[in-house]
Amino acid sequence: MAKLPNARQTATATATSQTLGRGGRGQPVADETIFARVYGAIVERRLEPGTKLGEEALCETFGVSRAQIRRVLLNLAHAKLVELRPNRGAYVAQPSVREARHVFEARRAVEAAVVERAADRMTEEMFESLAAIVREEHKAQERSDKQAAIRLSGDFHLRLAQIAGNEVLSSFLQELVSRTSLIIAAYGMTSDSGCSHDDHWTVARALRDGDAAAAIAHMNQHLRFIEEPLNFVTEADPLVDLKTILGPPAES
Amino acid sequence: MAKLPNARQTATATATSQTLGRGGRGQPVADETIFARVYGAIVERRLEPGTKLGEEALCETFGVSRAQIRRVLLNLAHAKLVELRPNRGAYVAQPSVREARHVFEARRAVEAAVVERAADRMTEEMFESLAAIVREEHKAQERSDKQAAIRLSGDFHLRLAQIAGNEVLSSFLQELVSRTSLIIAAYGMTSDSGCSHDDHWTVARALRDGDAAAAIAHMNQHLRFIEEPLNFVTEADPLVDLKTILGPPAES
DNA sequence: GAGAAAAAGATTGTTGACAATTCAATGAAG
DNA sequence: CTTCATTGAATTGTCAACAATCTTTTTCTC
Repeated sequence: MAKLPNARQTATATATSQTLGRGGRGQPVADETIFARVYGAIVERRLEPGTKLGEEALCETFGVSRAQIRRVLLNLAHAKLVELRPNRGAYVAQPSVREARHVFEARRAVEAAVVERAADRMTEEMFESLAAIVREEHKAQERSDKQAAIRLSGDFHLRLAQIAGNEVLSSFLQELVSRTSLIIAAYGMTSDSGCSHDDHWTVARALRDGDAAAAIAHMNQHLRFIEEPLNFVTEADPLVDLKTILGPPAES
Repeated sequence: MAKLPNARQTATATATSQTLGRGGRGQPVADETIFARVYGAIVERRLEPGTKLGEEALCETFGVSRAQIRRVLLNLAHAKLVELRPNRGAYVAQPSVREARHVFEARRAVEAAVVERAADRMTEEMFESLAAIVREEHKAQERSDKQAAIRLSGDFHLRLAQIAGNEVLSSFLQELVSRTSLIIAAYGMTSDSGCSHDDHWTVARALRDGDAAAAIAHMNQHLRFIEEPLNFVTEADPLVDLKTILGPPAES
């Protein structure tokens, strides 16, 4: 576009390129593909909350037009992973403490409903698919592959929702799981990655044994164990412009 | 745009204009305004499921550009009130029976969580605001103002969520309430409008008395009373193209 | 030198024209 | 008369240039 891209542009473009990888130029890239790439990068915490997602940079990264990038950013904003500030661009969302608490509270409610329904429909086959995920998760943790561990941990919860057999609850949970990951990125200590696979085992076993009440209780505790260690005092840098807080520069 | 709009265009444009009203040309119309108008028209069942929402027609109706309409339609699709068929346009969604059942099941779970939390935080003042809505709803029903009754019934549930004080649960419930209205439009008999205000009174009273368990039970029954009379056998005209069901016209 | 106004640069938002796809009507063949 | 290909109109999807807005740098004054 610009014949001589200046320093800033190039910097931003390569920064996101490093995290997102380059998009194939050969065939047209679908919206879903771009969405998935950025979504994954945020959920796996390769993109820090507050990072600016410039349109031009994303265009170059994926080799597509601005219109397409714009649509994807709107979708990501719906998923609450990206914040759109009018005339200022798109940023990886920075959930507030209040928002984080609400997400966890809602998640406990939704997960409880999911577990209850999953208990009814659980078959040997389904349990096996769950167990496979937990085993993979364990392996990923052992080799310190944090990104795989995060992904598989999410997969566990989403598989549970799939077993529960309600697509609406599934979509709610998907939103909550990804937002949880963003919250951990914002408020988590660097050490803990979120879910421990042990908790997942405990829940899965209770479900296999048909003990719905125990499974719900374990899931609840699991979620509290994730929320508890978060550092909600630090309130990730506000980065809000003072104007919106203090109002316009006095006009009477 | 076209110098001589043909019969079809004008027909569609005026059809939606009658339901949506004309947009003010004087000042720029915000996305949210257009969204709210179409959203309201669908939720209040003035737009039938399956109705085509042509871009040109909407542009003329609200006096805005196609890009803006496109954005609003994307938002409505996220709210699951509009279905976007690639290269074919936007239609008021026609929820399947399966989807309808999932919505009701999810709604029972979310409403239970909402009521439980609302019970804890209920104050005299909050109860009064709830009661005011129920009274308004009653009046609307008495004067057979179906659209107002639908709106106020939704307001009751949404106010409950607001009292519960969790914005995430609120947004989930908002989606579920609007989708419920669409489901009733698709499968409801013409007679019943959905919520009876009596059920709302029962729930509100239990909450005022601090009896969370009773409130949840009443809410559950309320929702079942809405779901039960729906005619899930009729499966609102499929309108799916046979190609997607039968596969491409044989290719070996 | 500090602070404020002004200009330049860069980024987002919008518009209108063009391309691609779908849908309906017409006509030909079985 | 039905079925299938063809053609044309209408609608959606895409793109690139233009306008508006914000950010940064420069310049001017005190």
